[in-house]
Amino acid sequence: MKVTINEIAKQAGVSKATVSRVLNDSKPVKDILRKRVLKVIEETNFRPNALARGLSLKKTSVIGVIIPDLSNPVFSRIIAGIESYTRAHDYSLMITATDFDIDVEINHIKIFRDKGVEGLILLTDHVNKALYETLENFDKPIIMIGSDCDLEKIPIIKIDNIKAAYEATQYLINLNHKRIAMIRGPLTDRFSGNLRFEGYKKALIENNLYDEILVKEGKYSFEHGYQMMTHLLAGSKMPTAVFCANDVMAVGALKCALDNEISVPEELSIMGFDDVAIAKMYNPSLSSVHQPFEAKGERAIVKLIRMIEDEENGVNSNDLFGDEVLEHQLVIRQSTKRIKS
Amino acid sequence: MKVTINEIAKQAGVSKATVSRVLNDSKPVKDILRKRVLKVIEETNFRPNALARGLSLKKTSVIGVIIPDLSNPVFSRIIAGIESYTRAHDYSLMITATDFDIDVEINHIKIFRDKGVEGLILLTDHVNKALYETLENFDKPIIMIGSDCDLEKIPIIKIDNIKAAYEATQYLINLNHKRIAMIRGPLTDRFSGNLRFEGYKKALIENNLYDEILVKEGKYSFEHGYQMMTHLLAGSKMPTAVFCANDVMAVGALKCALDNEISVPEELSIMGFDDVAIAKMYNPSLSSVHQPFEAKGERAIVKLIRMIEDEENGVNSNDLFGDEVLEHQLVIRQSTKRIKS
DNA sequence: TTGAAAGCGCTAACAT
DNA sequence: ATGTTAGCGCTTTCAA
Repeated sequence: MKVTINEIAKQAGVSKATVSRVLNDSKPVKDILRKRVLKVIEETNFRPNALARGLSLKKTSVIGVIIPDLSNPVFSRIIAGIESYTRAHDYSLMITATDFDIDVEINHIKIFRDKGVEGLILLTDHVNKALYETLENFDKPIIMIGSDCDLEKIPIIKIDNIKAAYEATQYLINLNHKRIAMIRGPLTDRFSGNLRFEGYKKALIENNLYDEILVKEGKYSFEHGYQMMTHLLAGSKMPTAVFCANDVMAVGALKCALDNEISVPEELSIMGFDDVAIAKMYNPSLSSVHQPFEAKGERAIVKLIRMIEDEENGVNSNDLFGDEVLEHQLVIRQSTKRIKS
Repeated sequence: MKVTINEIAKQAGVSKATVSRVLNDSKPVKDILRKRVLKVIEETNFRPNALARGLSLKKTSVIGVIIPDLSNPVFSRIIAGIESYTRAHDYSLMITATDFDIDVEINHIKIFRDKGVEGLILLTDHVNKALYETLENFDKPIIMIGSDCDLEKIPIIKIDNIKAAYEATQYLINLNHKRIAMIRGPLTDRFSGNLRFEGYKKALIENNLYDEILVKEGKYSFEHGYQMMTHLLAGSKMPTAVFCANDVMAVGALKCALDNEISVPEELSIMGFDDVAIAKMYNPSLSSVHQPFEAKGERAIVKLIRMIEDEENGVNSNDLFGDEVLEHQLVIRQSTKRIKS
């Protein structure tokens, strides 16, 4: 059977209170006793039961993360950013994926609370009333990454998608492109999906170049990118540049162009978004908008842990509230090119 | 303050035992009382504290996963496979990454046990004595994915790396290639790294084609693939085909070849391993060895949960021990081609 | 400086 | 069918 603090106490000939004290350095303990206790602990390989400790202390050192999809690097890299900092600070991570199902999300937020997580990091593509309420009733710190939520108490970590898309589009305009298509994300993606489109549209409208016919919508996949590019090629207006809402779509579009013997970037410029690994590896390598995935995760967890510890210490962490906007960056590679005006 | 079972009992005018009974359907409860209890629970949004429950029951419904790197799809897709099944079966996942650091691994296995995980899934690239001991002393079910460990009680989920590499190489041989290079993984990768090389070597030796000079070693990265391909190109013996230990390296090699105006597959065939997303997206698309990442995760968790529940029910699960070898599959795409003999 | 005892929130044996 | 009570393993008053 597992050895408990009682066993240690007995073997060391002290009370379990004393054992607890040496375990946590919470109160002075005479050196002789401490040594004795430590020795028994050593010998028995005793480690305190974290559940019991958590129950007593109301502190589990566990943080919950809710994320749409673990197999997508766009998310898993954020988790990686969260994880390394978490680990370094002696917390553990409980992770659940949701497949973008908001009910799963709500359900697991509750489960996490039941299990005593001390804070929550939430990635979601949309917030409905039920989720809103769940979050409101969650009595521990929460941080959201990527998407918005009108709750004062929830800081958001994000990038400026509108600005980033605007800059990417402007960059294409500066390259003399006049017919700039966009393969945008699904309308159901209420955050990045819409914002990136908005930035694109804004830049084009400012330059009197916007044409709805050049906008295609699809899911964030290689296949959809490919397919939307097919539509674009079959359309009445052939673009000279295509801005895609993410890199995977962009690569789909690129492959489609190549398959149709359209050379990139000579005849067609293609720009992605995210700067995931494939962007620099592709041939031609893909111009994109770099966003700091790992940093997003790390900023979120840094903030969260501070909120947790501030709360423990009874200090207020008002300075932590409010959104945090991380920097994006245009990365120019081989897939985009200046054309003659 | 959080509402507890005592509060519910008081408000419903019953004992907390009764509340516990309706909560768990563990014993018959008169309908009137049950209704009353349920009503109070409903009104108060009461949810039982999982920590307390776990402490009493010795059951947390948490499973621990230890993995080298969360941002690498090769691993995160395995996790995704684990996660969805876990979630569907009302367990939660505690996940830690290790950056291949075996001390981190050992440390977190202990932490997981402290926190009451009921089982462990471990992905590691190598097992040393200390880890071996830690595993041996871990008194809950463990499954390993990918790598071996000579502990009877730990089932392994894997693919047959040797056979897969052998087949891939044999396929290239069948395409009339005589000078087949390999860009292999690091020597420190004692499992897949060595096994894939072994399969390659075996096929070549059987055909009297093996030449050490055509073997390069590198880390599993795009950059290393690129660099090793450079070495190959500068070498005294130009290969007509290159087998790479993973897709990312293969893409590095491919890009290198392309950058050097060597056309693939016309002048050079390239074959990867893993069949990650990039393989089908690349241009030319990459022939590879498909391995079922998600299935690996799922098989592991299915087995683990059965072990956990068998143990709970006191039934023995001997039939679960022993390794499980999942099927790989050659996927032929554009990057490999038959040449004249 | 130490120990005894209460309590964290729950379950389960035991008693009725 | 229900309530009482004793744990689960720990921390922390409270007394000594």
